[in-house]
Amino acid sequence: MRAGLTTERVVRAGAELADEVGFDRVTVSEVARRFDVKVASLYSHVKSSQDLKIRIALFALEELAERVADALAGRSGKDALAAYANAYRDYARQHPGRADAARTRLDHETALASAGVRHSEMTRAILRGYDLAEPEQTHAVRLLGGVFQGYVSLEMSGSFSHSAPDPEVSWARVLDALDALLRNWPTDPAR
Amino acid sequence: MRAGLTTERVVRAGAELADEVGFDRVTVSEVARRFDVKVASLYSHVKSSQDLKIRIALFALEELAERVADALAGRSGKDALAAYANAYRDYARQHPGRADAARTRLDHETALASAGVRHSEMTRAILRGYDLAEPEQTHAVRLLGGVFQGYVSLEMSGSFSHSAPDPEVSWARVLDALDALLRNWPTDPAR
DNA sequence: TAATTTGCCTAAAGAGTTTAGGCAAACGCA
DNA sequence: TGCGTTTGCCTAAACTCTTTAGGCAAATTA
Repeated sequence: MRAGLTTERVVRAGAELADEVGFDRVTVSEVARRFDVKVASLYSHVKSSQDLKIRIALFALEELAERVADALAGRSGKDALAAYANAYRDYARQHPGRADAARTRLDHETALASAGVRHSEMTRAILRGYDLAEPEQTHAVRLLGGVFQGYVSLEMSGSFSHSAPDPEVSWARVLDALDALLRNWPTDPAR
Repeated sequence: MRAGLTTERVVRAGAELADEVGFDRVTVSEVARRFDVKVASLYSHVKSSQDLKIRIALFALEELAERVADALAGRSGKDALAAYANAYRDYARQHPGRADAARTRLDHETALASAGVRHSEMTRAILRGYDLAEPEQTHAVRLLGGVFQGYVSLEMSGSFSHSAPDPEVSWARVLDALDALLRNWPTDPAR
Protein backbone atom coordinates (compact mmCIF):
# COMPACT_ATOMS: atom_id res chain seq x y z
CA MET A 1 0.00 0.00 0.00
CA ARG A 2 1.21 3.48 -0.86
CA ALA A 3 0.21 6.60 0.90
CA GLY A 4 -0.71 8.45 -2.29
CA LEU A 5 1.22 11.59 -1.55
CA THR A 6 1.14 14.56 -3.87
CA THR A 7 2.52 18.03 -3.41
CA GLU A 8 -1.05 19.23 -3.16
CA ARG A 9 -1.96 16.82 -0.37
CA VAL A 10 1.26 17.52 1.49
CA VAL A 11 0.68 21.27 1.37
CA ARG A 12 -2.92 20.85 2.51
CA ALA A 13 -1.81 18.74 5.45
CA GLY A 14 0.78 21.38 6.23
CA ALA A 15 -1.90 24.04 6.25
CA GLU A 16 -4.01 22.00 8.65
CA LEU A 17 -1.02 21.44 10.85
CA ALA A 18 -0.35 25.18 10.84
CA ASP A 19 -3.87 25.85 12.07
CA GLU A 20 -3.42 23.35 14.86
CA VAL A 21 0.04 24.11 16.18
CA GLY A 22 0.96 27.44 14.60
CA PHE A 23 2.62 28.16 11.29
CA ASP A 24 6.07 28.51 12.80
CA ARG A 25 5.88 24.99 14.21
CA VAL A 26 5.12 23.30 10.95
CA THR A 27 7.79 20.70 10.22
CA VAL A 28 8.26 18.26 7.39
CA SER A 29 8.68 15.57 10.02
CA GLU A 30 5.30 16.13 11.55
CA VAL A 31 3.56 16.17 8.20
CA ALA A 32 5.25 12.86 7.40
CA ARG A 33 4.00 11.41 10.66
CA ARG A 34 0.47 12.41 9.77
CA PHE A 35 0.65 10.53 6.52
CA ASP A 36 2.32 7.68 8.34
CA VAL A 37 5.27 7.72 5.99
CA LYS A 38 8.97 8.31 6.56
CA VAL A 39 10.27 11.85 6.40
CA ALA A 40 12.47 11.30 3.39
CA SER A 41 9.41 10.41 1.34
CA LEU A 42 8.13 13.93 1.49
CA TYR A 43 11.23 15.29 -0.17
CA SER A 44 10.05 14.15 -3.56
CA HIS A 45 7.00 16.36 -3.14
CA VAL A 46 8.52 19.45 -1.58
CA LYS A 47 12.07 20.65 -2.07
CA SER A 48 12.72 21.63 1.51
CA SER A 49 11.16 22.78 4.71
CA GLN A 50 11.31 26.33 3.37
CA ASP A 51 9.64 25.24 0.20
CA LEU A 52 6.82 23.62 2.14
CA LYS A 53 6.21 26.80 4.07
CA ILE A 54 6.20 28.95 0.97
CA ARG A 55 3.71 26.59 -0.64
CA ILE A 56 1.48 26.77 2.39
CA ALA A 57 1.66 30.54 2.19
CA LEU A 58 0.72 30.51 -1.49
CA PHE A 59 -2.08 28.06 -0.80
CA ALA A 60 -3.46 30.30 1.94
CA LEU A 61 -3.28 33.36 -0.29
CA GLU A 62 -5.25 31.51 -2.97
CA GLU A 63 -7.84 30.24 -0.56
CA LEU A 64 -8.24 33.65 1.00
CA ALA A 65 -8.49 35.35 -2.39
CA GLU A 66 -11.30 32.98 -3.32
CA ARG A 67 -13.21 33.77 -0.19
CA VAL A 68 -12.75 37.48 -0.62
CA ALA A 69 -13.85 37.28 -4.24
CA ASP A 70 -17.02 35.45 -3.21
CA ALA A 71 -17.69 37.94 -0.44
CA LEU A 72 -17.21 40.85 -2.77
CA ALA A 73 -19.52 39.64 -5.53
CA GLY A 74 -22.29 42.09 -6.21
CA ARG A 75 -21.33 44.53 -3.52
CA SER A 76 -19.96 48.02 -3.63
CA GLY A 77 -19.16 50.95 -1.39
CA LYS A 78 -19.14 50.31 2.32
CA ASP A 79 -20.86 47.01 1.74
CA ALA A 80 -17.91 45.82 -0.26
CA LEU A 81 -15.44 47.23 2.24
CA ALA A 82 -17.11 45.38 5.08
CA ALA A 83 -17.42 42.17 3.07
CA TYR A 84 -13.73 42.24 2.23
CA ALA A 85 -12.68 43.04 5.75
CA ASN A 86 -14.91 40.42 7.28
CA ALA A 87 -13.80 37.75 4.87
CA TYR A 88 -10.25 38.51 5.84
CA ARG A 89 -10.97 38.52 9.54
CA ASP A 90 -13.12 35.40 9.47
CA TYR A 91 -10.43 33.54 7.62
CA ALA A 92 -7.91 34.47 10.26
CA ARG A 93 -10.23 33.23 12.98
CA GLN A 94 -11.03 29.96 11.29
CA HIS A 95 -7.51 29.35 10.04
CA PRO A 96 -5.04 31.20 12.22
CA GLY A 97 -2.09 29.20 10.97
CA ARG A 98 -2.91 29.76 7.33
CA ALA A 99 -3.54 33.42 7.96
CA ASP A 100 -0.10 33.64 9.52
CA ALA A 101 1.28 31.83 6.51
CA ALA A 102 -0.39 34.32 4.21
CA ARG A 103 1.65 37.04 5.92
CA THR A 104 4.92 35.35 5.06
CA ARG A 105 7.39 37.57 3.28
CA LEU A 106 7.78 36.23 -0.24
CA ASP A 107 10.57 37.21 -2.55
CA HIS A 108 9.52 39.64 -5.22
CA GLU A 109 9.23 37.12 -8.03
CA THR A 110 7.18 34.65 -6.02
CA ALA A 111 4.96 37.44 -4.76
CA LEU A 112 4.21 38.58 -8.30
CA ALA A 113 3.13 35.06 -9.26
CA SER A 114 1.00 34.67 -6.15
CA ALA A 115 -2.62 35.42 -5.40
CA GLY A 116 -1.31 38.47 -3.55
CA VAL A 117 -1.70 40.28 -6.82
CA ARG A 118 -5.40 39.41 -6.91
CA HIS A 119 -5.70 40.73 -3.37
CA SER A 120 -4.55 44.18 -4.31
CA GLU A 121 -6.74 44.12 -7.41
CA MET A 122 -9.72 43.36 -5.25
CA THR A 123 -8.83 46.15 -2.88
CA ARG A 124 -8.74 48.44 -5.90
CA ALA A 125 -12.16 47.15 -6.90
CA ILE A 126 -13.53 48.25 -3.56
CA LEU A 127 -12.14 51.69 -4.06
CA ARG A 128 -14.12 52.11 -7.25
CA GLY A 129 -17.06 52.69 -4.97
CA TYR A 130 -15.26 55.71 -3.60
CA ASP A 131 -14.10 58.63 -5.63
CA LEU A 132 -10.33 58.28 -5.58
CA ALA A 133 -8.09 59.01 -8.54
CA GLU A 134 -4.50 57.88 -8.83
CA PRO A 135 -2.13 58.19 -7.11
CA GLU A 136 -4.41 58.56 -4.11
CA GLN A 137 -6.02 55.26 -4.93
CA THR A 138 -2.72 53.45 -4.51
CA HIS A 139 -2.06 55.19 -1.23
CA ALA A 140 -5.45 54.01 -0.05
CA VAL A 141 -4.81 50.45 -1.27
CA ARG A 142 -1.64 50.37 0.77
CA LEU A 143 -3.34 51.79 3.81
CA LEU A 144 -6.15 49.26 3.65
CA GLY A 145 -3.73 46.40 3.13
CA GLY A 146 -1.83 47.53 6.18
CA VAL A 147 -4.88 47.97 8.34
CA PHE A 148 -6.38 44.58 7.61
CA GLN A 149 -3.13 42.76 8.00
CA GLY A 150 -2.12 44.63 11.12
CA TYR A 151 -5.43 44.92 12.89
CA VAL A 152 -6.41 41.32 12.42
CA SER A 153 -2.98 40.16 13.42
CA LEU A 154 -3.14 42.24 16.59
CA GLU A 155 -6.61 41.01 17.41
CA MET A 156 -5.58 37.39 16.84
CA SER A 157 -2.67 37.85 19.18
CA GLY A 158 -5.17 38.57 21.91
CA SER A 159 -4.16 42.17 22.41
CA PHE A 160 -7.77 43.29 22.47
CA SER A 161 -9.40 40.56 24.45
CA HIS A 162 -9.76 40.86 28.19
CA SER A 163 -10.25 44.58 27.84
CA ALA A 164 -13.25 46.74 27.13
CA PRO A 165 -14.70 47.62 24.74
CA ASP A 166 -15.75 44.46 22.97
CA PRO A 167 -13.44 43.69 20.03
CA GLU A 168 -16.56 43.09 17.95
CA VAL A 169 -17.68 46.64 18.50
CA SER A 170 -14.23 48.04 17.79
CA TRP A 171 -14.13 46.16 14.53
CA ALA A 172 -17.46 47.59 13.45
CA ARG A 173 -16.35 51.09 14.36
CA VAL A 174 -13.05 50.68 12.56
CA LEU A 175 -14.98 49.78 9.44
CA ASP A 176 -17.18 52.86 9.94
CA ALA A 177 -14.04 54.93 10.29
CA LEU A 178 -12.37 53.53 7.19
CA ASP A 179 -15.54 54.07 5.20
CA ALA A 180 -15.70 57.65 6.41
CA LEU A 181 -12.06 58.16 5.57
CA LEU A 182 -12.45 56.87 2.04
CA ARG A 183 -15.49 59.04 1.48
CA ASN A 184 -13.64 62.11 2.71
CA TRP A 185 -10.12 61.35 1.58
CA PRO A 186 -8.06 64.48 2.22
CA THR A 187 -6.62 66.33 -0.74
CA ASP A 188 -2.89 66.41 -1.03
CA PRO A 189 -1.64 69.52 0.79
CA ALA A 190 1.47 69.43 -1.41
CA ARG A 191 -0.61 70.27 -4.47
CA MET B 1 39.34 33.74 30.84
CA ARG B 2 35.59 33.81 31.03
CA ALA B 3 33.35 35.30 28.42
CA GLY B 4 31.37 37.38 30.88
CA LEU B 5 27.95 36.35 29.71
CA THR B 6 24.82 37.81 31.20
CA THR B 7 21.22 37.44 30.15
CA GLU B 8 21.33 41.06 29.10
CA ARG B 9 24.34 40.61 26.85
CA VAL B 10 22.99 37.40 25.38
CA VAL B 11 19.69 39.05 24.52
CA ARG B 12 21.45 42.05 22.98
CA ALA B 13 23.56 39.76 20.83
CA GLY B 14 20.38 37.92 19.85
CA ALA B 15 18.80 41.20 18.80
CA GLU B 16 21.80 42.06 16.65
CA LEU B 17 21.73 38.63 15.13
CA ALA B 18 18.04 39.08 14.37
CA ASP B 19 18.79 42.29 12.50
CA GLU B 20 21.45 40.55 10.47
CA VAL B 21 19.84 37.25 9.55
CA GLY B 22 16.17 37.69 10.41
CA PHE B 23 14.37 37.07 13.67
CA ASP B 24 13.19 33.63 12.67
CA ARG B 25 16.74 32.48 12.10
CA VAL B 26 18.01 33.42 15.52
CA THR B 27 19.43 30.33 17.23
CA VAL B 28 21.03 29.80 20.58
CA SER B 29 23.86 28.04 18.76
CA GLU B 30 24.72 31.03 16.64
CA VAL B 31 24.66 33.40 19.60
CA ALA B 32 27.02 31.03 21.41
CA ARG B 33 29.36 31.07 18.43
CA ARG B 34 29.45 34.86 18.53
CA PHE B 35 30.55 34.83 22.12
CA ASP B 36 32.96 32.04 21.31
CA VAL B 37 31.52 29.81 24.00
CA LYS B 38 29.86 26.41 23.85
CA VAL B 39 26.13 26.26 23.35
CA ALA B 40 25.39 24.71 26.70
CA SER B 41 26.88 27.74 28.41
CA LEU B 42 24.03 29.94 27.24
CA TYR B 43 21.47 27.79 29.00
CA SER B 44 22.31 29.31 32.35
CA HIS B 45 21.33 32.70 30.96
CA VAL B 46 18.24 31.84 28.96
CA LYS B 47 15.89 28.98 29.66
CA SER B 48 15.40 27.89 26.09
CA SER B 49 15.42 29.01 22.51
CA GLN B 50 11.83 30.17 22.98
CA ASP B 51 12.84 32.10 26.06
CA LEU B 52 15.62 33.83 24.15
CA LYS B 53 13.21 34.91 21.46
CA ILE B 54 10.68 36.22 23.92
CA ARG B 55 13.39 38.19 25.65
CA ILE B 56 14.50 39.67 22.36
CA ALA B 57 10.89 40.65 21.70
CA LEU B 58 10.60 42.32 25.10
CA PHE B 59 13.91 44.08 24.58
CA ALA B 60 12.76 45.41 21.22
CA LEU B 61 9.47 46.61 22.68
CA GLU B 62 11.37 48.50 25.38
CA GLU B 63 13.81 50.04 22.98
CA LEU B 64 11.06 51.05 20.61
CA ALA B 65 8.99 52.53 23.43
CA GLU B 66 11.93 54.66 24.43
CA ARG B 67 12.37 55.99 20.95
CA VAL B 68 8.70 56.70 20.57
CA ALA B 69 8.64 58.48 23.92
CA ASP B 70 11.53 60.69 22.85
CA ALA B 71 9.93 61.42 19.51
CA LEU B 72 6.67 62.31 21.16
CA ALA B 73 8.10 64.73 23.71
CA GLY B 74 6.62 68.17 23.36
CA ARG B 75 4.47 67.39 20.36
CA SER B 76 0.75 67.14 19.90
CA GLY B 77 -1.84 66.74 17.19
CA LYS B 78 -0.64 65.71 13.79
CA ASP B 79 2.90 66.48 14.82
CA ALA B 80 2.68 63.84 17.48
CA LEU B 81 1.00 61.38 15.17
CA ALA B 82 3.74 61.77 12.59
CA ALA B 83 6.48 61.58 15.21
CA TYR B 84 5.07 58.35 16.59
CA ALA B 85 4.58 56.81 13.18
CA ASN B 86 8.01 57.82 11.95
CA ALA B 87 9.71 56.55 15.07
CA TYR B 88 8.01 53.23 14.52
CA ARG B 89 8.87 53.09 10.85
CA ASP B 90 12.47 54.22 11.30
CA TYR B 91 13.00 51.60 13.94
CA ALA B 92 11.76 48.93 11.57
CA ARG B 93 14.14 50.12 8.89
CA GLN B 94 17.15 50.32 11.16
CA HIS B 95 16.36 47.14 13.04
CA PRO B 96 14.21 44.87 10.89
CA GLY B 97 14.90 41.83 13.03
CA ARG B 98 14.01 43.55 16.27
CA ALA B 99 10.92 45.04 14.70
CA ASP B 100 9.85 41.56 13.69
CA ALA B 101 10.57 40.42 17.20
CA ALA B 102 8.41 43.21 18.58
CA ARG B 103 5.50 41.72 16.63
CA THR B 104 5.86 38.36 18.35
CA ARG B 105 2.68 37.11 19.93
CA LEU B 106 3.19 37.12 23.68
CA ASP B 107 0.97 35.33 26.11
CA HIS B 108 -1.40 37.59 27.95
CA GLU B 109 0.56 37.74 31.19
CA THR B 110 3.87 38.50 29.50
CA ALA B 111 2.22 41.10 27.32
CA LEU B 112 0.82 42.90 30.34
CA ALA B 113 4.28 43.10 31.89
CA SER B 114 5.85 44.29 28.67
CA ALA B 115 6.46 47.71 27.22
CA GLY B 116 3.53 46.99 24.94
CA VAL B 117 1.42 48.60 27.61
CA ARG B 118 3.44 51.79 27.31
CA HIS B 119 2.92 51.71 23.58
CA SER B 120 -0.83 51.85 23.88
CA GLU B 121 -0.58 54.53 26.53
CA MET B 122 1.48 56.63 24.15
CA THR B 123 -1.02 56.07 21.38
CA ARG B 124 -3.67 57.33 23.77
CA ALA B 125 -1.52 60.36 24.48
CA ILE B 126 -1.53 61.22 20.80
CA LEU B 127 -5.29 61.03 20.72
CA ARG B 128 -5.53 63.71 23.37
CA GLY B 129 -4.74 66.10 20.56
CA TYR B 130 -7.93 64.99 18.87
CA ASP B 131 -11.34 65.21 20.33
CA LEU B 132 -12.24 61.59 20.99
CA ALA B 133 -14.15 60.38 24.03
CA GLU B 134 -14.32 56.78 25.16
CA PRO B 135 -15.09 54.27 23.84
CA GLU B 136 -14.20 55.82 20.49
CA GLN B 137 -10.74 56.56 21.76
CA THR B 138 -10.06 52.89 22.30
CA HIS B 139 -11.34 52.01 18.88
CA ALA B 140 -8.95 54.56 17.46
CA VAL B 141 -6.05 53.22 19.51
CA ARG B 142 -6.68 49.78 18.10
CA LEU B 143 -6.93 51.09 14.58
CA LEU B 144 -3.69 53.02 14.84
CA GLY B 145 -1.92 50.05 16.38
CA GLY B 146 -3.08 47.91 13.52
CA VAL B 147 -2.13 50.42 10.83
CA PHE B 148 1.39 50.98 12.07
CA GLN B 149 2.07 47.34 12.64
CA GLY B 150 0.53 46.24 9.37
CA TYR B 151 1.63 49.02 7.08
CA VAL B 152 5.22 49.00 8.19
CA SER B 153 5.35 45.24 8.05
CA LEU B 154 4.01 45.27 4.50
CA GLU B 155 6.41 47.96 3.43
CA MET B 156 9.34 46.11 4.96
CA SER B 157 8.36 42.97 3.10
CA GLY B 158 8.92 44.89 -0.08
CA SER B 159 5.32 44.86 -1.22
CA PHE B 160 5.46 48.53 -2.12
CA SER B 161 8.85 48.80 -3.68
CA HIS B 162 9.29 48.37 -7.42
CA SER B 163 5.93 49.98 -7.98
CA ALA B 164 4.80 53.56 -8.25
CA PRO B 165 4.08 55.73 -6.40
CA ASP B 166 7.08 56.21 -4.17
CA PRO B 167 6.55 54.51 -0.79
CA GLU B 168 7.80 57.70 0.82
CA VAL B 169 4.94 59.64 -0.69
CA SER B 170 2.41 56.98 0.25
CA TRP B 171 3.59 57.10 3.82
CA ALA B 172 3.15 60.86 3.98
CA ARG B 173 -0.32 60.62 2.50
CA VAL B 174 -1.30 57.83 4.85
CA LEU B 175 -0.35 60.09 7.74
CA ASP B 176 -2.41 62.88 6.20
CA ALA B 177 -5.29 60.48 5.91
CA LEU B 178 -5.05 59.23 9.47
CA ASP B 179 -4.86 62.79 10.75
CA ALA B 180 -7.93 63.71 8.74
CA LEU B 181 -9.73 60.63 10.02
CA LEU B 182 -8.99 61.42 13.65
CA ARG B 183 -10.12 65.02 13.20
CA ASN B 184 -13.37 63.88 11.63
CA TRP B 185 -14.01 60.64 13.45
CA PRO B 186 -17.49 59.48 12.46
CA THR B 187 -20.16 59.34 15.11
CA ASP B 188 -21.49 55.94 15.97
CA PRO B 189 -24.49 55.25 13.73
CA ALA B 190 -25.78 52.84 16.37
CA ARG B 191 -26.39 55.74 18.74
C1' DT C 1 3.26 -10.68 -18.35
C1' DA C 2 7.53 -8.06 -18.97
C1' DA C 3 9.58 -3.56 -18.81
C1' DT C 4 9.51 0.84 -16.97
C1' DT C 5 8.40 4.32 -14.03
C1' DT C 6 7.28 6.01 -9.70
C1' DG C 7 6.91 6.24 -4.80
C1' DC C 8 8.19 5.20 -0.47
C1' DC C 9 11.95 3.07 2.10
C1' DT C 10 16.63 2.54 4.65
C1' DA C 11 20.77 4.68 5.88
C1' DA C 12 23.47 8.30 7.25
C1' DA C 13 25.37 12.88 8.05
C1' DG C 14 24.83 17.53 9.78
C1' DA C 15 22.77 21.10 12.78
C1' DG C 16 20.00 22.84 16.72
C1' DT C 17 18.06 22.00 21.43
C1' DT C 18 18.39 20.67 25.90
C1' DT C 19 19.92 18.33 30.30
C1' DA C 20 23.35 16.42 33.65
C1' DG C 21 27.37 16.60 35.82
C1' DG C 22 32.37 18.32 36.25
C1' DC C 23 36.24 21.47 36.95
C1' DA C 24 38.43 25.68 37.45
C1' DA C 25 38.16 30.73 37.76
C1' DA C 26 36.52 34.40 40.46
C1' DC C 27 34.92 36.09 44.79
C1' DG C 28 34.41 36.75 49.71
C1' DC C 29 36.36 36.36 54.10
C1' DA C 30 39.63 35.39 57.68
C1' DT D 1 47.56 35.75 51.25
C1' DG D 2 45.30 31.61 51.30
C1' DC D 3 40.93 28.83 51.81
C1' DG D 4 36.38 27.68 50.79
C1' DT D 5 32.41 28.76 48.25
C1' DT D 6 30.05 30.20 44.40
C1' DT D 7 29.55 30.75 39.74
C1' DG D 8 30.42 30.15 34.95
C1' DC D 9 31.70 27.69 31.23
C1' DC D 10 32.86 22.98 29.68
C1' DT D 11 32.27 17.92 28.14
C1' DA D 12 29.16 14.44 27.07
C1' DA D 13 25.16 12.67 25.42
C1' DA D 14 20.29 12.15 23.93
C1' DC D 15 16.82 13.73 21.04
C1' DT D 16 14.65 16.11 16.99
C1' DC D 17 14.57 18.02 12.46
C1' DT D 18 16.61 18.52 7.81
C1' DT D 19 18.44 16.79 3.80
C1' DT D 20 20.76 13.64 0.39
C1' DA D 21 21.84 9.07 -1.78
C1' DG D 22 20.66 4.90 -3.26
C1' DG D 23 17.47 0.70 -3.20
C1' DC D 24 13.38 -2.11 -3.83
C1' DA D 25 8.77 -3.03 -4.76
C1' DA D 26 4.27 -1.34 -6.33
C1' DA D 27 1.86 0.71 -9.97
C1' DT D 28 1.64 1.74 -14.77
C1' DT D 29 2.36 0.83 -19.66
C1' DA D 30 2.93 -1.82 -23.50
